[in-house]
Parts: sequence; structure tokens; C-alpha cells
Amino acid sequence: MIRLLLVDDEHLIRGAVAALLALEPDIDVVAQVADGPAALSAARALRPDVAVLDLEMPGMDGVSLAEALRAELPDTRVVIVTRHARPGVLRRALSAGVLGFVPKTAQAQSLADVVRQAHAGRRYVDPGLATEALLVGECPLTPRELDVLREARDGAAVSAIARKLNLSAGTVRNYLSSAMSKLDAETRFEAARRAWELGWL
Amino acid sequence: MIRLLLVDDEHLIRGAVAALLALEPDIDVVAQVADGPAALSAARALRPDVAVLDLEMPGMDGVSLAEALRAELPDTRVVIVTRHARPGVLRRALSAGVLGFVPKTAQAQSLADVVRQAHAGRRYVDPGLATEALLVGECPLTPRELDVLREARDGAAVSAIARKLNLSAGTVRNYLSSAMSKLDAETRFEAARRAWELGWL
DNA sequence: CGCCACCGATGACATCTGTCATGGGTGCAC
DNA sequence: GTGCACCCATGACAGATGTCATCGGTGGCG
Repeated sequence: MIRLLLVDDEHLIRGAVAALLALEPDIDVVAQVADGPAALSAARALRPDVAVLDLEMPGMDGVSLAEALRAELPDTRVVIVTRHARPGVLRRALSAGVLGFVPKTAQAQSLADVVRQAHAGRRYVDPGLATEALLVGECPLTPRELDVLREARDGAAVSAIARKLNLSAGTVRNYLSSAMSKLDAETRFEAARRAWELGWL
Repeated sequence: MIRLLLVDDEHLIRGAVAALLALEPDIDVVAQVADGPAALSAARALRPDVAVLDLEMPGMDGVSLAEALRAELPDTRVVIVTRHARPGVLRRALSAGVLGFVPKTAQAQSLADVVRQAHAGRRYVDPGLATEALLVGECPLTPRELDVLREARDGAAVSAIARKLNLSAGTVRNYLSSAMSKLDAETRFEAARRAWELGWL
């Protein structure tokens, strides 16, 4: 019997996925929680065999949670489920020791299979996603360029970004400019969107 | 027995929700489809009692689909499930004749209840969502202002927006400016984000 | 009819943004 | 030690953007 911890902030979806996995005779959903901290404490208390994490969560993102889980409970296998399967995120997840990576567009049946694979210590990554991730090279952006792009994501002005990062406005513009040229973008918003889609933000 | 049509582009989630609803003895999921056109043809063929629609779908949005369903099959009750419950969207959905409106953060159990309410012809809207929608007034933006904001959403330049809408650059700037002042935004991106969050885009 | 809201446009102006050259500082690798 | 990449900053410049005043046209409403 595979003892499973389910983490997803959307209650309805979490319950639905639990119902789906409960149909499998060899899977036992021992706990469902809504956020990272709750997941950590539940994992500590219950020591599940497999943790299934939603990637998109307010507060802590799924990869960070996977890292924290792996650090504290190396025996718990981690499977990540995500809506938008961004290549760079897959890369980070794999190096964080995540065994399974499934987009929400995958067949419903496949989740249980991936859980079993992970439980057996085998890696499973959605094939289409894997090839896409191979086509996208390493991230060419420096840490600071990523910082300014993160702030630029939701339309902040240069002055606002500069204030938040304690930089001069000119420096912010320089970072944005170099990021834009690296990403072949016309505006910083396009650059930020591109970087996000590639999973670099 | 309530005959139900399930529409969601995310296969995994769709299957999970189907599993959840299948647990209810009085609900029968007669079909699951991934997009608007498939939903319409399935509904024509099967004439389900209730259709459960995901709001966020590529191509056709959930409210438009609800309108189309209602126009063609007035007897099919519509329930909408959504991730981000934007007030303005709720307003549009209700005037489109949608009976149930549930955020994905709701209790898993509640979906089946809402389906039963809708089947009985009763309206059910998530209470927190309803009060939020009441607090947000009517949309103060003119159709053209909404147009330019829509185009501005993903970082297009003024000149690009002008080309796409067959307007002069100056006119676009005027619309953006007035929209920004109405929405109390510093940049057009902030304005577009705000308008979207309120469900006006 | 006048009033008013909306549409579309123009011109002028201040500010913001993107680009480039240039500089100094740190730390790592050969 | 000499590159080299990165960090942070400044100054200058062209072009984009936001604001404002103003104009003409359309159509609804009292």
C-alpha cells in the first residue's frame, strides 16, 4: 500500500484528485493539506511514501517545497503536478530530486501510474514536456536580471523597481535592457513574460 | 438521477472531478469534454440535466459557452467552476443564466450540492464571492477603453495596439490615459491588470 | 433643439524608457 | 596578475508614453 500525501491549495481540486487516487486499490491518501508549512508538518508526522504537490501555490512554490521535503524526509518520493509545464521549472524540479512531473493536461489515469513509478524509485517525466525542456537551453540571465524581471512582471515602473530593490533607476534600466536583448524582446514586459514562460522566473 | 456533462480542458482535473462526482449516488457523469465546441455537440447529443464548466479554457471562455448552451438548450442548467473568482465575471455569468458559481477553493463536497441545487432550478453562488462582487461597482470603462486595455494586457506597445485596432496612436494613448485615471493606475499595465482582476476584461 | 456621452483625432509638453558608452568595484579562474 | 563576469552607477540621447486642451462627428434623451 502506497501511503500518499496530497498538497494543493484548491480545496475542490484536492478533494477531486483524492477521490481519483482513492479508486486505486494500492494507494492510500493519508492526508490532504493546502500549503507548504502544513505539508511539512503533515509529512513529519505521517512519513508518507509519496507526496503529490501542486506547483502553483500562494506563498511557497512547489519546487521549494519539494526541496524542503527532500532535505527533511529523504525517503518520501515527490511527484509534482502543474498547470503550465514550463521547461525551466522542470529542470529545477529534477535537480531538486523530484521523481515525477505531470502536467494537468495529462490523462487522468496516468497520475496513479506516476505515483507507483515514484514509489518504486523510478523517475517519470511527461515525454512531450521532457523534449521541450531539452530544446530550451540554460538560462542566460544573471541573478540581478532575474530580480528586475520578477518585479517588472506586473507592470511596475522603473522607479518602483529601483525602490524595491534598493538600486538606482539607471541600474535597473541597464539590467532590463540587457535582459531584453538576451531574450530578444522589445519591451520589458515581453521579456518578463518570455522568461516566465521558460520557467526562469 | 442527475445526468451531468463535465467540461474542463485539463484532462487530469476533469477526470478527478468526474471521480469525485461519481461518488454521489444521484449523479451520473454522462460525458466529459475538453473544449467549447465539443461541449456544444455533446450537449446536443446527450441533453444533460446539468453542465459543469471550467471558466478558464483556451479558445472559448466559460461564460460565452454558458450563453451558447443556454441559447440552444434552455433546459440544461449550467454550473461554473473557476480558479480566480473575479467579481465582474460572476456578474456576467449570472446575467447569462448561470445557476451555480463555485470557486475551486470551495469545499470538495459543495460541488455536488451546487449541482443538485442547479438541477432543482435554484441558484447557488459562493457567499464570499457574492459579497465581493457587491462591493465592486459597475464597470466605469467604455467599450473602446476595454478594447485597448485588452490589447495592453500582454505588453504591446501603443503603436502595435493602434495598428491592431485601426486607430491612431494618439487616440490609443487617450483611451489608455482615461482608463488609467478611472482605475487609479500609474501605468497601462497596472490598469490592465486591475481591470482583469475585477473581471472587466 | 440643446445637452451629454462616446468616438476619433491632433498638437504640445513633461516624463519615462531603452540604448549606449563609460567608469569603478568585487571575486573567480587560468 | 590578468582576464573575465558580474555588480552598481552615471550621463547622454532618441523615441515612447502619459497628460492636457481642443476639435469635429454621431447618437441618445429630455
